[in-house]
Amino acid sequence: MRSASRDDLNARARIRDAALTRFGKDGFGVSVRAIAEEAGVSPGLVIHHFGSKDKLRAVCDEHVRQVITDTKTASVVSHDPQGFLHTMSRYEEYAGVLGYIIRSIQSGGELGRHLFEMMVVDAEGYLARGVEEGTIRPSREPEKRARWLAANSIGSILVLISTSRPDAEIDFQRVLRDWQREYMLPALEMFTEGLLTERTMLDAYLLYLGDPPEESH
Amino acid sequence: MRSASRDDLNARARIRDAALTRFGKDGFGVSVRAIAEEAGVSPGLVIHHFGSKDKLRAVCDEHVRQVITDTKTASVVSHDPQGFLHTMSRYEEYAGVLGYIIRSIQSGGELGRHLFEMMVVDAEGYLARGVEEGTIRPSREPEKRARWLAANSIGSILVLISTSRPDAEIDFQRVLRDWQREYMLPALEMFTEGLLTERTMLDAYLLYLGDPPEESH
DNA sequence: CAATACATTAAACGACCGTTTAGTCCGCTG
DNA sequence: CAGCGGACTAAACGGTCGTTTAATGTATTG
Repeated sequence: MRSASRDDLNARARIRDAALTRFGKDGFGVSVRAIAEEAGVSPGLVIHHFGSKDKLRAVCDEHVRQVITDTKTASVVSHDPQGFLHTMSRYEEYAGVLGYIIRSIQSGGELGRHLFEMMVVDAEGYLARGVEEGTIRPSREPEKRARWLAANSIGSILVLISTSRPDAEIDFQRVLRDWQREYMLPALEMFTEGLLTERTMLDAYLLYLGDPPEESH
Repeated sequence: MRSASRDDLNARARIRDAALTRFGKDGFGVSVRAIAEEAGVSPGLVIHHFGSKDKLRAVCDEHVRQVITDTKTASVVSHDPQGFLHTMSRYEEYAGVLGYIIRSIQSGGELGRHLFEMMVVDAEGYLARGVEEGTIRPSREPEKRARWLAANSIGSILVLISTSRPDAEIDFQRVLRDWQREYMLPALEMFTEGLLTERTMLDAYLLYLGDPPEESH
């Protein structure tokens, strides 16, 4: 029976981890053969253990979900406005998971959508707390603001990856460090000082929405 | 000699346009056979006219470059802070080009980098003009701010596409309309009113950079 | 020890890919 | 009209892909 669970897990888990890192580094188009090679096994064994490439990806998705809920890194917009994945990026051990997450969002899978929604509700909670405490300005549409901030954070990272040197080995930790070095200042500037000196555009848009600005004149 | 230029262009151009739309809709992994079918020709003819799939893509890249410089839609962050491609999205005829551009940025090709850099310098110019006119607040790092704004604009669109319903026929005009409907208000709010009520974070970061805030106390 | 179960592999299968080949058709030239 | 060149196609080639098959080794079980 399921005695030598060490061997069992070692085989399956090694393939799963190999899939995780290669999916993360090369995208989901990577071949089963490449994953097998990374794990040091034959391509056939990959299918034997997981049934198909799609099911292997599903197992990876579930594994990442689990890691995230376990480590509570769901608190992902975290307690500074510097981005979203930086919390996780501090821990070397999650480097592989990090790449997989970004690929998932980039490729528009089920997991990607799920993670994005998690980040949105997380950001929403964090922003609401800040508004209560008086450190963050209230918004007319708090949920949309949270969604916009999350989309901007992740999106700017995606662009940074896409526009960085060819493809050759993307180091996600380095990407996040670059993001911080490049964008931290303008982001903080924008968040504390704003961009526009006049409120004519906002007021005009609010009027357009049928929500006239400050009727109290 | 090169007499019947109408036939020549019709054949080649039909394949090029078919490639443009299919590359845009399905990504650059789409098969030569699918492109040939869309153009109503045989797969062999595609290679006959363009030499290889990669060269076909290069021709598409060049074509898009040309369209952009022709229509001056390089002015792409345009004269409101609502995004970047909205200018172009108004013209039905550029729908195909629009999808191709977004795919290019998403996939990190040469053209994508080039377009992003164009948007950055464009945004920089627009922001500088605004600062001169007094409508836009000055920045300590104008180039980085422009880059950050451009990355956020494009990036949030990429995320919107990735997290929208499965894949089934992405309508980029619709995506841009959705972007505006969803994010216009929080973006304008942020741009005119900021996010934070205190400047402690910014000041702390400036201090960290060795650029102490407001020495004039 | 014989039997069973399963991890594991090498090899092959069939599908699809980009591309090549060999040929047909057709309009132009001389 | 003969001949030539290029647009165009059907078919095939070689490669890679995900997956299947058949076989081997090995450890556990009765």
